Amino acid sequence: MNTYADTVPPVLGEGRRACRFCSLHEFCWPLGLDPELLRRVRAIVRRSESLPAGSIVFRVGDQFTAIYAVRTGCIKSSSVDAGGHELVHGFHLRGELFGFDAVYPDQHRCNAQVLETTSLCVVPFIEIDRLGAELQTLHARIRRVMSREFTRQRMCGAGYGAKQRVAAFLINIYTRLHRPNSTDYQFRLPMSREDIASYLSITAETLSRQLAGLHKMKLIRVDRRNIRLVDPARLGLVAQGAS
Amino acid sequence: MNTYADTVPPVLGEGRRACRFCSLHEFCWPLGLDPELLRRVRAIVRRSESLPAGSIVFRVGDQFTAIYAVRTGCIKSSSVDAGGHELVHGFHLRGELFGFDAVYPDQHRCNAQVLETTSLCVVPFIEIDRLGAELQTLHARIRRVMSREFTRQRMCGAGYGAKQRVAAFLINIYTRLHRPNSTDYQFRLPMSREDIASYLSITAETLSRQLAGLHKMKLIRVDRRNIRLVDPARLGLVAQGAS
DNA sequence: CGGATGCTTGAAGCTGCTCAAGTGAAGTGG
DNA sequence: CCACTTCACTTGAGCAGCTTCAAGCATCCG
Repeated sequence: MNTYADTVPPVLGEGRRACRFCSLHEFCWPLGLDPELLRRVRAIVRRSESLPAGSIVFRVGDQFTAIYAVRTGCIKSSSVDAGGHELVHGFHLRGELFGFDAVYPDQHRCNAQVLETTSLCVVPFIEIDRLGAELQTLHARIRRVMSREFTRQRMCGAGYGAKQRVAAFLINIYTRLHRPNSTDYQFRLPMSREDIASYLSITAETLSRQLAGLHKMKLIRVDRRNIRLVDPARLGLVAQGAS
Repeated sequence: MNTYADTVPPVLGEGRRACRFCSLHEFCWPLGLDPELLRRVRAIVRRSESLPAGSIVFRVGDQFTAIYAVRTGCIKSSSVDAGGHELVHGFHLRGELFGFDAVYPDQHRCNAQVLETTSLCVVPFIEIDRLGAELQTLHARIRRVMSREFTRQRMCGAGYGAKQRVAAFLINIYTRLHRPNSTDYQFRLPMSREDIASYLSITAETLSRQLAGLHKMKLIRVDRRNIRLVDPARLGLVAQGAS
């Protein structure tokens, strides 16, 4: 497996439909922006070919070169603790950004791995700094996304009790996976039970039991990685700590 | 209790010794920077009077106006969950920044409260945006601090087991409270047991027992809120999961 | 001094972890 | 096409650790 940043050529001019859901959408489509600037901005962002599951985007210690946006698929970011166990920091779904972890010490402090077949947009940070002042908008946008991630993090690991955390996780993933006004409560988890468990700081066994429990309560329907929220309202109550 | 942003006048020209430890130090003291720019930059940052314990800096829902740096003292950021229980998000010690949580939706999503008598620097975000291009450095600096906070968050709540988390917490606070080359392993916790417990997602009782346990293992010395790391090396091992 | 607050300690119960076996789907090779 | 393997997940039983509830102690402040 090669580190991604080395190998990917810029692939421009593909269909841009996926962009509608991207966190950088307002940036890439700054309606009514100076066309010349827009051209330069678009020239910066590279688009990856399709990355198969298991690919590594970057590893701990890799130098910071870019911020990434997920066009399709799912990325897992994780690190390995002193005992050799993997600690999952988070998952990045369609339209979300990742790679901030290296903004400060200029080196990545987690590994980013492809879970499902994934394609990315790559935003080289150095070139952005070079354009400098003209790209205030992008920087402001990135600040916002960082801020949002910031609060989101704390929400999942937080709640007391395994059931609460699992419920919160399912709702979290659902809202990030679906378009705003969808009434389709089915989705497929891109990640393994182990990964979810690590993320929630519980064991895979406990996770399995809690999923079964929520199933028996008729709040969700579980079939392997396919999930259906049967009663999202009550599931939300559980997520907020109602027994 | 008034919201802080309303009431505080700019207090300039105080002694700037505390600044040496500030996250924004490189920004406020950009050695060899254009004096004119430096003057304008300094004019932006306001310094608060002394805030007594219990003061509220901002509340959930308050509009985003500024980012804050702790000159002396300690700030707790927290929110209240659906069940009415306080959830502590983090603590901010001397030299650290807080208030990022509102960068995105333009409203604060947690409460910030003074734990010890505290004085702050206030960095009004709007004025910074106004100066715009000239302040790239500040924006870059703020990005970095956000990034660092980002990873730091995940570290404490992470480890398995209460003892591990408590040990990690003590080391964390110690390193943030002391100057780099200090050999003085004593410090005073600015926050209550309840707050620490909430932050670590354990109960205050468990925390108390774990502190007593670490004391009996002769790794630390506990006297009310005064802590002394007797064997920092072994404490570090515990923090990393060595039973 | 008396009350309040914040912290510690004790005993009982439950949640979640560990270890171990079992299931079922997908892929492999004959 | 069917045994065989593998991998991911589920399920069960016993145990440890954390929580809960309750009482006991210091320290601070009037």
